[in-house]
Amino acid sequence: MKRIAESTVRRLSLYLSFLEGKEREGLKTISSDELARLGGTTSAQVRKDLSLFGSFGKRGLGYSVPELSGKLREILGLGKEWQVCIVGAGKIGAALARYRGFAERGFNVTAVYDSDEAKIGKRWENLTVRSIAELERDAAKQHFDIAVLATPGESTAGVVKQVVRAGIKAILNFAPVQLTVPGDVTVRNVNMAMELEGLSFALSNRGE
Amino acid sequence: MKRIAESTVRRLSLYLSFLEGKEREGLKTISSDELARLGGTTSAQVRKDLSLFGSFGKRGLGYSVPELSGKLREILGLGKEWQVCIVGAGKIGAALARYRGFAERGFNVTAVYDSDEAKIGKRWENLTVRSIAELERDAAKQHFDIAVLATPGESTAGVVKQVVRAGIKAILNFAPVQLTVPGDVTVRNVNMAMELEGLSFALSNRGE
DNA sequence: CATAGCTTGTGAATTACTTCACAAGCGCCA
DNA sequence: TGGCGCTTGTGAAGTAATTCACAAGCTATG
Repeated sequence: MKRIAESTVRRLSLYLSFLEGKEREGLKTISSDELARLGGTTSAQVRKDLSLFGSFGKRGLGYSVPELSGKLREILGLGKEWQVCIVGAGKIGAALARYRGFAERGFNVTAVYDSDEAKIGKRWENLTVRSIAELERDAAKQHFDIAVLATPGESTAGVVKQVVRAGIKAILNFAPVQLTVPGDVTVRNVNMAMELEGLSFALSNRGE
Repeated sequence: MKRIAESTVRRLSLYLSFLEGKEREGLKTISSDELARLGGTTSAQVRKDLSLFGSFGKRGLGYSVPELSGKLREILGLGKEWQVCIVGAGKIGAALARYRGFAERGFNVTAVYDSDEAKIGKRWENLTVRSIAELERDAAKQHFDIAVLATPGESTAGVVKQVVRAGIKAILNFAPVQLTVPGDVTVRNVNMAMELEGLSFALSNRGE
């Protein structure tokens, strides 16, 4: 299969969320035009995105809502359950552990790690905090697909090394630093400072 | 000034964070190559990004760390203080209100709104929850630059209307829906479900 | 069953973004 | 001062993403 751009994947995600809404409303079919309107893009873009994976629509009619949402779930790999560990038992980590959205989408948070001796062994959001030093050993018996990094900037580089050594191939990074990882590890960054600065830039440069 | 791509602004943000690190280490100059290495991009990209705003480097030497970080702060509009309101006094809103990163960067959270009668008037994270119905009136006396939306999906569309009517031109959206806003309003989305699905896609399609 | 009205799927055209490649400039040293 | 090594700034080239535009196909209707 040819390389799919990250922007395409983001849009697929978006289309899926609209489709799920429409599915709940009981809508049977939807056109690329309507999907585009909901997603703030163009109908050609929608059709191009979908055409990368097959042809799911009917000419003259549009797309079957349940069929297309099923296909998208399949494309996005949402059929299976993913095993997730959170690294960093601080505030952000805690907020994430409480976040219901993980489980709803089949992402099971099954362990928390931290490097702070004072926290290790403590009960925390239904889990027991483990030492990051044990991650590699643990991962041999208990598989992790995704590591969610909620560590302070300074300690993140070291943590990433351990996550990679544990064989984890996907990282959701909340630390405000850029990660260096081998090519077969996928990283997504969530960086609030960056988003705020983007807004600040937009406000400062309007109409120029 | 010509239109600046969002990807460029994100990188500027990233460069700034590296520069601040280097500044703390006391480094005096840095090359585009080093900046590129830190940011996972190329030196040509770094130079091109910066050249959109002026020429800040010295040939043969590189960039002065304090000078460039100052310029970037200026470009990104981080010189001033921005007034921020949070809309949605739920879990995510609370986590955001507690987040120290806002204030550190000059983003002052000065009000919280919600539509839930039960919450209105309650003391909450050093602020008093106000009714969303009052946002427009409040905004006339107390200026807000940025609205942070942490509302449930269903009620978000209505809230956006009120935010726009209140004259707010920048929105940081945590609700898992796409916002419809006039062209002069800038929106940045933070959508965890989308990030997780991106990782799920990557894990499902490795090596194809 | 023929026609009218829609909507898809997709090459081609366009636009946007990134990388190349090199002249020009700076600092250091003999 | 002149030459060398290094690094910027930037047109030109190349690559990637988006939009255009239209033939092809489906449904409904009389």
